[in-house]
Amino acid sequence: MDIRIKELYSKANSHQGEAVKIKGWIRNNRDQKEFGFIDLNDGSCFETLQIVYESKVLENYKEVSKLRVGASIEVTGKVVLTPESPQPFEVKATAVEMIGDSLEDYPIQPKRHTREFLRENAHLRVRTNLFHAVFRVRSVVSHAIHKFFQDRNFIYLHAPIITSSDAEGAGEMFQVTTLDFENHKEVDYSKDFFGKKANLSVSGQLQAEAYALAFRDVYTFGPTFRAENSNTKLHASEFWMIEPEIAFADLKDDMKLAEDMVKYIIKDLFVRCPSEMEFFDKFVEKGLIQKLEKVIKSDFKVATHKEAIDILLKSKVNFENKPEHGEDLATEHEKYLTNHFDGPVFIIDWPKDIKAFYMRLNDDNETVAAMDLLVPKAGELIGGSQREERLDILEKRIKEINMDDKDLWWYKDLRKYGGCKHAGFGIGLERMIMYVTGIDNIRDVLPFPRTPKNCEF
RNA sequence: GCCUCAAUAGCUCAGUUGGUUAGAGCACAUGACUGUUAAUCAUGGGGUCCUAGGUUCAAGUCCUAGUUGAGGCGCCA
Repeated sequence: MDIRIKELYSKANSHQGEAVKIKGWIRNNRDQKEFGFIDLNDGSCFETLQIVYESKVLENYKEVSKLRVGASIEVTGKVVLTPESPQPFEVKATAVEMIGDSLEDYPIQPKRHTREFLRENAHLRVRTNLFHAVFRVRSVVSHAIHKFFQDRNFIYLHAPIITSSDAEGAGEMFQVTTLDFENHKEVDYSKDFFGKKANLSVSGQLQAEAYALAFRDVYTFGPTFRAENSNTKLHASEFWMIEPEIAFADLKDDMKLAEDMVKYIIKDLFVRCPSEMEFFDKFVEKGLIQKLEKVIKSDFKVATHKEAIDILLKSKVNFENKPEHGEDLATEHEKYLTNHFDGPVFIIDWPKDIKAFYMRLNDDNETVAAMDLLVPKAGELIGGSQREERLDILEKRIKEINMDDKDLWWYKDLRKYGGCKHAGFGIGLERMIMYVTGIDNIRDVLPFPRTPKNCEF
C-alpha cells in the first residue's frame, strides 16, 4: 500500500507488520557488510523514516548501499515497531528501487552548512531540516491567517498588484511598463500600456478601505513590492503582507484584532507544527516555545509614543540616536522597548509629522491614531492606524504635506458617501514567521528571496 | 544610500614577520565492519588561493580598483 511517512507517524501501531510502499528522498545512507540504514524523507512531515535493508533480502544490496544523499527512491517493506531505539518504528525493506540518482557533487550534505551557502542553493536548501521546517511553518501560518479572518466572516480581497497611484507613501516603487526604453530616448507615459505611469503595489490598504466600506470586515493577503535599496535582515524587495481593514471601528478595535490574530497564529502553530517548533526551540532560538507560550497568555502592553520616549530618556542608556519627543524611534530604541516590556508592545499616538496622511488626527492636533506593534527579533511586526474619515481634515493634511491628490479622487469619495470610522493594519508575513521561528534573516523565510542585487532562481 | 568586515578544495575552515611541493575535517571514490542514528576505521583523487592591476629577487599573505557576500545604520512590513 502506497503511504506517506506522516501517516505512519500518526498511527504507527495500527500499521505494525503491514506491507507498505514509500517514495522519498535519501537524507543519509549508512551501510555495513550485511545490512544498512537509509534515512528517508518524503516531504509529508518533518521526521525521517529509517529504512533497514539487508544483503540476504535485497538482490541489489550493493547498489542500494551506494545510493547517495539526495537520490529519490521507492521502498517496499514491512513496518516494525522499535520501542528501544531512538526512532519509534522503522521499515524493513523487501525492495529498494532508485527513481532518480543524485550525482557525486550534490551540495547538501548531512552536516551543518552556512545560511549564506544554502541561500545560493535555494532550490535545494528545502531538503534540509531547517528549511523544511521553515517552509512548512510558512504554509501553516498562511493558512492560519485565512482561517482566523474567514472564521470571523471577513471578506478576502484581492487588491490589485498593478497600481497607478503613487500616494501610499510606503516607499520606492517598481515601475511597470511596456515602453521600449532601449530604442527610445524620450519617455511619454501617455503612450505606455495603461496610458499613464504604473507601478507594482506597495500596499493594498487604500483599496481595502473601499471594500471595508461595503463589507465592513475585509483583509488582503498578497505579494507586495518595494524598490527601496534596503540592505538589512528585515527587508526584502518582494514580500507578503496581510492588511485587514474594519469599518465602524477605532484604534482600540484595531489593536484588539491584531493581538487576537497574533495569538491565534501561535496557538495554531503549536497544534499543527509541534516537531518543527521543537526543532526551532532546540537549534535556532533557545527558549522560543516558552517565549511564545507567554505571549499567548499575557496581554500585549500599550504605550503612547510620548510615554515610550520618556522611558527611553529615563533609561540613562547612551543611545547613538538621542530619543526625542516628536521624533521617530530608531532600531536601538525599539530593541530597548521590547526588552523593557518583555514582550510585544503597541506604541500608539504618534506625532503626525512622521506618519502617513491617511492616519486619523487626534484631538490634540499633534498626534495621529496610529499603532506599531514591536516585537523582539522581527522589529516592527505590525503597523496600523485608525483612518481619517473627515474629508475636510484629510484634505488639509494632504495640502500640509504638499501631496498631489489627483489620483486620490476615489479615496476621497469614500468620505463623501457613507464614510465612517474605520481602521486597519498591515502585518508582514515574513516578519511573523521570523518571530515564531526565531530565524533572524528575512532571506531565510522567503522561498526564493528578492533583495537588491539578487534575483537568482 | 552610508559605514565596517570577509572571499583559499564541492562544504566548513587553518595557512606564522612575504620564502621551497598550499593543509585538515566533512563530502566523493575504493575497501573493512552483525543495529547504525550527521556511524566508525583505512586508502585515494580533488586547488584559476574572487577578478584586474601594482610593489618585490619572491605574493594565498602587502598596496590600489572592481565584483560578490555578510553585519550595522537609514527607510519600512
